[in-house]
Amino acid sequence: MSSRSNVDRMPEPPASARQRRKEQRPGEIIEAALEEFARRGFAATRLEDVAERAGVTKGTIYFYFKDKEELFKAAARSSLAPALGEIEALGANFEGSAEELLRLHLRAIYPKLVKNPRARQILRLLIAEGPQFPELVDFYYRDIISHGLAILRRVIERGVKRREFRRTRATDFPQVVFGPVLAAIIWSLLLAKQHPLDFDAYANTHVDLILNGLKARKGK
Amino acid sequence: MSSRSNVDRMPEPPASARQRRKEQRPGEIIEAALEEFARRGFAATRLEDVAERAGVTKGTIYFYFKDKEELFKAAARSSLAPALGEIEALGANFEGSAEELLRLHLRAIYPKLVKNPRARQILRLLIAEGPQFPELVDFYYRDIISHGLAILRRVIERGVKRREFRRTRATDFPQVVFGPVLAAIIWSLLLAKQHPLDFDAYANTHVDLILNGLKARKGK
Amino acid sequence: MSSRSNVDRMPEPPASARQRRKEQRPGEIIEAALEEFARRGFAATRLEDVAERAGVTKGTIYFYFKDKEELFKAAARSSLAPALGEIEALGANFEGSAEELLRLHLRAIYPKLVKNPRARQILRLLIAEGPQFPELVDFYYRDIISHGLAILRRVIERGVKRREFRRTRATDFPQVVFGPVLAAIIWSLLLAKQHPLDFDAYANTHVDLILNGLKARKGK
Amino acid sequence: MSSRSNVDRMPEPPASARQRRKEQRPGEIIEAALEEFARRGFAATRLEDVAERAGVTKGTIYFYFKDKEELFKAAARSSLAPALGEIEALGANFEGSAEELLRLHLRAIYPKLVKNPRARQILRLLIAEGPQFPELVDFYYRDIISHGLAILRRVIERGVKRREFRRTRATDFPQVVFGPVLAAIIWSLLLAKQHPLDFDAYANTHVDLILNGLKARKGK
DNA sequence: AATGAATGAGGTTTCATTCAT
DNA sequence: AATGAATGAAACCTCATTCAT
Repeated sequence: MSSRSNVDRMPEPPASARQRRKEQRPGEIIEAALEEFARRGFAATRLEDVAERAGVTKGTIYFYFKDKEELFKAAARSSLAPALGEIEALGANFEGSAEELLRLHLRAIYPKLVKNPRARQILRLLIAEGPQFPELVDFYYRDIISHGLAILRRVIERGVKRREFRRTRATDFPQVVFGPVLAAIIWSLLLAKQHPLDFDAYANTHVDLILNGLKARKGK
Repeated sequence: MSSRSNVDRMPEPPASARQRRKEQRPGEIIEAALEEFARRGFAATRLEDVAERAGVTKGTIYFYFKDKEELFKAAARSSLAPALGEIEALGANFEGSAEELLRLHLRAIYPKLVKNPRARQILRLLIAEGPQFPELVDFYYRDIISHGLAILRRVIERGVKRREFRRTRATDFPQVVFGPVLAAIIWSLLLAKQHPLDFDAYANTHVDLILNGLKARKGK
Repeated sequence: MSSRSNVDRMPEPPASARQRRKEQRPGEIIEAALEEFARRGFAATRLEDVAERAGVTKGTIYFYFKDKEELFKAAARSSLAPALGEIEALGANFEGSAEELLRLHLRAIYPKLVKNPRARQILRLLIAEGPQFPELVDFYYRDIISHGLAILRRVIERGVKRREFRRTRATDFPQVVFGPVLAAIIWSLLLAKQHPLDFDAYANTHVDLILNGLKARKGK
Repeated sequence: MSSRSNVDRMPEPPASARQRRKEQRPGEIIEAALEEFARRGFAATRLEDVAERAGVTKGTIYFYFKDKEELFKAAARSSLAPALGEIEALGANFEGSAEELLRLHLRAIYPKLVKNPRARQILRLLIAEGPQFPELVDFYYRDIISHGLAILRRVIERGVKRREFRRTRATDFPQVVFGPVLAAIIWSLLLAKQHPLDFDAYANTHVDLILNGLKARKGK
C-alpha cells in the first residue's frame, strides 16, 4: 500500500506496469476510500483526499465510480466475508467438545475483528452511516451478521445437545455471547489510545465468563 | 414539541411566556441539535434543519452558540449523568447479596440505555464522531464510562468478597459484563426495525448468563 | 438597470435602500439572467456571470432560485404578455375597415417584437432551448403564440366578412401573415450587424404585400 | 446506421470493408455530431455522445478534428448547398411566366427546407449558436442566404419586367416573400409535435397569398 | 433577542482533452 | 487508426457564518 506512491513517481515503469495498474486501480481507490470514510465519516470525507491517498486525481474516481455514494457503498461493503469464512471453517469437521469449539471460535474472533483495523472501521461506518444507507445495513445483516450469529447459535446448541451446556435462551440471543466482542471493538475504536486494554486477557475473561455461564452445574 | 412553532408565530405573546421562552431557547436548540446530529452525523447536519426543528431561525443559533462545533459539543454532552446517577444510587444502601445487586443493576440498565433513544443517539454520535472530537470522548470517559465501569467493578468485587462469585479477572474487565448491553444498543440502532428483538427476554438471558458465569460452583 | 451597480458601490445607502433592494433582487437577477442566457444559451451561461451582472454573488442566486434551470425558466418566461396586450387592445373598439386594422396590427408588431431586444432574445431562447424545456414551449404557446395567432385570425375573418378580403385559407394559417415578422427578427438576431436592414421600409413592404394578397380583386 | 456498431465489433473485417470504413469515418462523425449539436446545442453536447452515436470512441474524434469547436463548425457547415443548387436550377432555362416560376420555387422550398430535418436542425444551430460563432453566420450568409435571396429577387424582378407583378419594394426585401417559410420551419421545430400543421395546405396558402400580393391588379 | 438576506469558501461533479499503448 | 484510462479546469451547488435591521 505504501509502496504504491513510490512506483508512481518512478520514471520509466516496466512495460506492463500500466496494464497492471489499470486492473488494480478500482481496488486501490476502494482501499483509500475505506480508510478516509472510516476516519471522517461519509459527509466529511473529501474525494480529493481519497484521490490523493489512492495516488490518482479526483477525475479518476469518477471513471470507476458513479458518485461519492457509490464509492462509499463499494468501500463499506469491503468484505468481512473472508474473516467470517475462516471462523465458520473452524466448526466444519470438529469432533471435540462444544466447550472446546466455543473457545476456538471466540479466540479466533479477537484477532479477526477486534485487532483488525479494517473490521473496526467497517463497524464504525455501519453504526455511523447506517441510517443514511439502509441498503448497507441490509447487506451486512444478510451477508455477515446473520451468518455470524448462526454460527454461534449452532455451537451453543451443540453444547446443549451434548449436555455440556445448560438449556438457556442463549441460543435465541447469541448476541449476548458476542456482546463482549463489540465492547472490545468500540473500546478499541474510541478509547484504546488513551486507555489501553489488554485484549488478550480481556478475551480470556470473556471466554471464561461466558463458558462458565453456559455450562451445566455439576452440583445441581 | 409541535405546539412550539405555533406559539412562535403568535403575535404578542404574554410577557411571561416570552420570558419562559427565552430561558428555554438554548435547551430547545440543544434538543433539536441532538436529534439532527444523531440522525445525520456532525458534517451532514445542516444548521438550518436544527433551527427549523427548534422553531427558530439560523441566526438565533448563533446567538446562543459560537459555531456549529460548539453546538455539537453542547448537544453531544447532553447528559447521561442522571441515568448514571440513578443506577449508582441502587448500590448506596444495599444490604443484600451481590447477585441480587448485579441483577438490579443490569435490569436497570436496559430501560435507561437500550430503550432510551437519547442514550442510543449519544452512543452513535460518540462512535461516529469520536475521532473528530477527542474532547468529547474524554468527557464521556471521565464523566460516564469510567464511573459506569467502576460501579460494575464494585459490585463484582463485593460478590467475590462475599464468596458468592468466583475470583476472576472480571473485575479488571467489567466491559465484558457490560458488553451484551452494547450489543443490544447497536442492534436497536441498526437492525431493530427490520429484525425486532425481544429486549426483555434478551436482558434476562444476559443477566442469567453473566451471573451464572460469575458465580462460584458449589460442586468445586 | 445601469444605475443599479452604481448604487451598490455607494457607501451609506439611504435608510430604506436595503428594503427596496430586497424586493427588487429577484427581478434584477432575472433581468441579468435573461441577458446572459440569450447571449450564450442555457448550458454555456455561467451563473457567476449572471451574478456579476446582477451585482450579487453566486450564493444569492440560490437564495431566490432553486437551481440554474429554475432561474432559466423564470427568465425565459419573462413576459411578452404586455406587448401582446397592447396589440390586442388595438382591435377592441375599432370600427374602421379590416384593412386599416390589419395595417395597425402589423405596424404595431415591428416596434414591439422586431426592434425590441428582449423579445428577440426570448425568441432565440425559445428556438435554441425549446427541445430541452418543453414546458417553456408549452407556456409560450398557451400564453403568447396561440393568442397572437388568434388576433390575426380575427382580423382576417373580419375582412372576409366585410367583403374586403378574399375568402382564403389565411384564416387557417395566420402564421403565413406573421412569417415576414419572424424573418425580420431572425435577420435582426443574426445578420443585422453585418448586413443592416431598413426595418421600416421592410414593414411597409410586408404590410403592402400581405394586404394586397388578402384583398379581393375589383376586377374579378 | 444501426448495423454500424455490429460491424465495429466484428473481428477481422474484410480488408475492403475496413478501407471503406476508414474513408467514411469523418463523415459518420460529422453526421452524428450534427444530430447531437442540433438536439442539445454546442455547449450541452458531450463528445462522448457524439462518439457513441458515430460508433467510435472519444479519442477517434480527436484524430479527425482538432477540437470540439472544429467538429461543430464542420457539422454546422454541413451543406445545404445541394438543396439550394436544385432550387437555383429551376430558373435556369425557364421560359414561362414569373408567376409560374415563383410557384415552382416556393413549392420546391417546402420539401427541401421545412420537411427536411437536417435543414431545420441547421437553422436551429444557426439561430442558437450564431452569436458564439460569427464565422458560421458569415459562411451561411455568403454561401446560402444571399444566394437564396438573390434567386427570389430575380424571380420577382422578372415578374415586374414582364408586367405580371406590380413594382413594389419586394425586390429589396425578398425576405418578406420567404418569411412564411421561416415560420413553418420554426413551427416544425418547436410546435409541430404538439400542434400539427398541414404544411401542404400551408404552402398553398403561402403561394396564393404572396402571388396575389405581388400581382398587378387588372382593375387598376 | 431575533431575523433572514447575503456571502464566499469549499465540495461534488462533468467533460474536453491528452497520451501511452 | 483507434482506444480508453487519466487528467484537471471549470462549473454547479451547499451551507456555515455574518450583519444590518
